[in-house]
Amino acid sequence: MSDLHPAPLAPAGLYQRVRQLVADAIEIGVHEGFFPDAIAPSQVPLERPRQASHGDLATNLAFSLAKVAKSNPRAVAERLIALLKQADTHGLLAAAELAGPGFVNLRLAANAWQSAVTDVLHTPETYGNNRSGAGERVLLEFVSANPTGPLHVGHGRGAVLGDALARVLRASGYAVATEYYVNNVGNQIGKLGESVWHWLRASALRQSALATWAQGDPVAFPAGFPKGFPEDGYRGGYVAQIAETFAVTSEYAAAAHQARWDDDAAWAVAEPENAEGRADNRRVSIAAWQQMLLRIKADLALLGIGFDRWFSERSLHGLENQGANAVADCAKRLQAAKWAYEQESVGADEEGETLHGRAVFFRGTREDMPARFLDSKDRVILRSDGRPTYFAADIAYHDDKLARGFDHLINILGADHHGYVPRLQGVLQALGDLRRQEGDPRAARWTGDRLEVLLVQMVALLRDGKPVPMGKRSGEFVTLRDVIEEVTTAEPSSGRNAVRFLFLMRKADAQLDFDLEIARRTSMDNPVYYVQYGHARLASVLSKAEEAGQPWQAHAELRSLALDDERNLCMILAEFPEIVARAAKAREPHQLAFWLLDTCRAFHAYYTRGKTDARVISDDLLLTQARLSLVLALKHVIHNGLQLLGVTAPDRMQSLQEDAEPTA
RNA sequence: GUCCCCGUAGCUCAGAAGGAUAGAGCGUUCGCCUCCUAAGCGAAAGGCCACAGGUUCGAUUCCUGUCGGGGACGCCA
Repeated sequence: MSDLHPAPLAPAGLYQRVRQLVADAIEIGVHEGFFPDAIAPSQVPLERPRQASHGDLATNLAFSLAKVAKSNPRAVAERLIALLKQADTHGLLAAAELAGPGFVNLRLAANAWQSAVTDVLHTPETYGNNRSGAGERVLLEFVSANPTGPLHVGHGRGAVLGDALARVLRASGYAVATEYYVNNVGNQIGKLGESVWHWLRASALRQSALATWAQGDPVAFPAGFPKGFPEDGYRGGYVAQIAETFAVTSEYAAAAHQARWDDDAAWAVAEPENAEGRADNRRVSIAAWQQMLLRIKADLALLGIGFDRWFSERSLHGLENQGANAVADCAKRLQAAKWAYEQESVGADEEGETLHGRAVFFRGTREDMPARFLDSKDRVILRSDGRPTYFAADIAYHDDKLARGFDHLINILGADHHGYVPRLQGVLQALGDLRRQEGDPRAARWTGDRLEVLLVQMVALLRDGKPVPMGKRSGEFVTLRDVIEEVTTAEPSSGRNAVRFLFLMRKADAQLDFDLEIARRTSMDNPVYYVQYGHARLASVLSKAEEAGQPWQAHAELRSLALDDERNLCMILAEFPEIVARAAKAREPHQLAFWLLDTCRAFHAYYTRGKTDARVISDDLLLTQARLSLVLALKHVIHNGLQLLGVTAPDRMQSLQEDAEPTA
């Protein structure tokens, strides 16, 4: 999972065979002078017609070809049909028909559509994988929540999207690395340290507060705060919890003896490794965010999400392992390349006091900046007292990404950051130019488009259709862990499955309603159960066949598959790699979720209709084997699809009885 | 004020690169288990794809504007 290599490939599927045929036909047409240019198979548009009478597949290629061939679409389509028959040496097609204003409807030969089953069963684990990503090296950064508090629901949505996208991209032949940027530097980290420090010193109050809190909400703290606790400190109960874990070790207990938090000089003496005594670099602050990060990792693990790398912002500031200060360095390089400048300015320091002096600005408004990346004003990267802004570190971080040689960067951000997107792309534009000036040979065509940002909209939590009361910003005060735990039923993985699937039922830029009541329901209201049930039902048919003494056997004859339903299901199997590739290209794993629902619907319909006159298991041994092959192929495809979403595919639905009861 | 996203069935939402008669679930109405999981299936009803222009053989899809809803605009991170 952590390696950059794309997933292994399945051999070419049915769609690719048909595309090749069309491309071959065009090529014959080129030789005969009908068409000016050949066309790559991957460029052949293929779609499944909505109506069965329009065949198995259709192409609208004649419309685009009509222009270059200087003819009308119908004439081109007729020519194409003749060429297809000529090129079809393998007998893929049963018929090719002209339809409407220029569509070519293709009806596949029976052994052609049946071959979709063989395709799946030949490489069941990798079926669906495709090479549409062409090995592009992608860095996918997501979540990157500050380690100053627990993950909330909105973070969870970004996490699920990012993880599913990574899976879908890898299946499509992209080389993906996933990364979480840990903001472990700055005022907020100092505030976290200060908050913990206050709790650390007030042990009696802490003990009683924690006892009160034990029954309550970990985010909203019910009891009083220690004397001197900062107005803008972190007020959640988890802060007192962290202090409690530190209180037992002498190292952090020692911090409690410091008289004043704002006496930097005294801290510098007490902790010599932090020569400036800065608040975010004190031992208690560092231990605090590290503790918080452990909790974040544990929360993500509940969803089965991990990262290839946890990128530390401290490392950029040269605060780890005597490393270089990349932030300062990057600011200098930008100034040298005229992408930043120093200017007199007025600002505010940490306490909000007015600050005069010369600050360094990033020139996001430079005249050669393309309009789509142009910022409305230049932004400060180094404050007049020399402290870098968050923006400065982000610039250095993205320069580091470029230095590591990724072809493409994808960041998943909360939609509230959308104003930040052009600015960041402007940074990439500038960094590309900077690296060209520095003679980096890879930088020849690096522009702001190298960075792609996916914005994730808010999650609105509902309970039985009614909004869950929350703070001013929805989602912010309900933790991800709370939601997962509330939604978990008797089956341990049910919380993870429900959260993941339901979060992937909407595209990222649409607001999502998440109903806690529905998420733990075991009915059709809950799509994750519908799809899992489809998989379990397929598994059940296979085990029933074994019990009946007719276990599935490899290399079964498929000729007896003849029903319209069976033809449709085979075409669905063939479509799967297309859907994976499409979801990857569009960065929309939700397409896969909808496709799985449609696929299960088609299977349930087949199954139910078959109950009377087309059962899978029958006295006809040949037919039984053919249908079992189809069933097994469907099971693999649903399994693979669920796996790409990070949802488990059970062979049997657990705790059917308990969960079927309405919850009180 | 500037900018971004969204307006599709009563509700919640799909509709890739413009294509054929507009799709699903929920809800409503009516049906389907002697038999592989009824946690299922079938059918009916339900639509000026917000509105007005434009681009072309063709627009729910692309462009412009109007109206309506949501959001962002710090020497914060």
